[in-house]
Amino acid sequence: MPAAFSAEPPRTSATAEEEAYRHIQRALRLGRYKPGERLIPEDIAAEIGMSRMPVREAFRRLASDGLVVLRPNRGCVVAGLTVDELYETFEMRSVLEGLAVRLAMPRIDEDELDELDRLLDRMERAGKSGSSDWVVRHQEFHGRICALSQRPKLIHQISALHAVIEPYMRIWFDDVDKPLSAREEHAAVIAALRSGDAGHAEQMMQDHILGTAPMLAEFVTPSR
Amino acid sequence: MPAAFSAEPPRTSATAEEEAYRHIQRALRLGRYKPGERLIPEDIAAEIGMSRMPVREAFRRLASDGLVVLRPNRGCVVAGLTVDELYETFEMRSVLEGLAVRLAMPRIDEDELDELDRLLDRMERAGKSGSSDWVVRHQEFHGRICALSQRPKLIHQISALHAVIEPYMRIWFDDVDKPLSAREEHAAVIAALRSGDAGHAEQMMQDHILGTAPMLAEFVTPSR
DNA sequence: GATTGGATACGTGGATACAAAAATGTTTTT
DNA sequence: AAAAACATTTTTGTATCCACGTATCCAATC
Repeated sequence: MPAAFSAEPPRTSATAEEEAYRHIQRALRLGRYKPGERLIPEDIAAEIGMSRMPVREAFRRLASDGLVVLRPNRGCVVAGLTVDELYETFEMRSVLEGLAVRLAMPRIDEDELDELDRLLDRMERAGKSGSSDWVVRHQEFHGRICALSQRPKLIHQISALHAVIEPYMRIWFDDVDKPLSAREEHAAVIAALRSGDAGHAEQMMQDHILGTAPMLAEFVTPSR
Repeated sequence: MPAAFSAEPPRTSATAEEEAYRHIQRALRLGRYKPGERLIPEDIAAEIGMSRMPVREAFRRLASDGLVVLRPNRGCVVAGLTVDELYETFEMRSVLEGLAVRLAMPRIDEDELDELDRLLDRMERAGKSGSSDWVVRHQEFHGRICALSQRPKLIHQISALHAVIEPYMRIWFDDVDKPLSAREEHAAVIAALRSGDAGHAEQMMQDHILGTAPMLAEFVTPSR
């Protein structure tokens, strides 16, 4: 999970399984493994310096998150998204983040709006230095709003959806010349928040998210 | 997952882990274990006739589903819901099932509406014979509508949320003298579907689900 | 030459064994 | 007598080992 979505329960001690989970998830988010590629437990275990067992258990959780597919006796492969699945993920994001915005509204004051403006600036500046920074800042922006909803499970779900689409966000951002429209889109969301109308803000967030999907859809490999 | 939500990929071969997962999930849904109760891997393993290992892996998935809590070196305990978490779960259900209804709308015809009427009748009849049947029929009703959305991941998520609240639905249904209002509630949803207005149907579904939460909230043990 | 059958090698799943950590009960000390 | 420290027991986490299922490769046959 990204720092932006800090919904995870505070882990007291780091077990090997936890380390494997974080390691693999991070690699997947960065697009180090391509969709369809097989993940060999032994290799990853050797990489982190542990046995296969904790890695296998990490696979289960990653499969629950939808990041890998686990077929009996056939190992673990990176879960690519079809175009349909990408749209579906954005549909779910739209209603869940819409809900988050609506619930966050009572807690949004002038200070918070200023902070969001600052995050928007950081996002734009990061956009000039590459996809990695921009994607992180972008999640930070969405994460900040979601956090205000004060709904741990909701935040967790949204975070999981972001993890699934992150690789595609990176590809998209690297390929297209840096989207300046992104600033306007997010500025519009802030404006809606400033209006104080929860229903309107929810609608704006939904529109923003659903509007992003078609841009990414082009970069989904039509394989599978 | 209940038969009503058949979003799971058809399992070809049944691994031990899969069997353990289904076994424990079923037990949790039926309320066989109380919230806070510890799940002993060895006991469950012996019960199904396998070693601790597959059970441990099943625990990981159940934790991802939010059905149990897994703390390092402290084992696996059944995840009870606080009142806040119960409301949060219903909030998420409301927007996700609302989305499902909206997306299902184009595929709802007269035959489908008749089928839903039939399911409503079965639900009411089942209500006279105990909570077990009613809860199953109730999920069947919601599952039927969700299935029409033809969104596998969405269906899966909704199904997971149902699994979390199922124990509370049973307690509520057993305690309160059988809620006749439930029929009217669901009939209203069907009526909204009949109207053909996707937005209206979505709103009705949201209202229906959010309206249910306060009734269950009374039966959440204030512990934790 | 293509397709099917079988043998072999590989990888996954599960069980047992071992190590580390936490919980419990007992003893000792203040 | 109460509290703290220690030892014991229980339980969890990890590693190694074995068996079975799957894939691959080669040969035989059509």
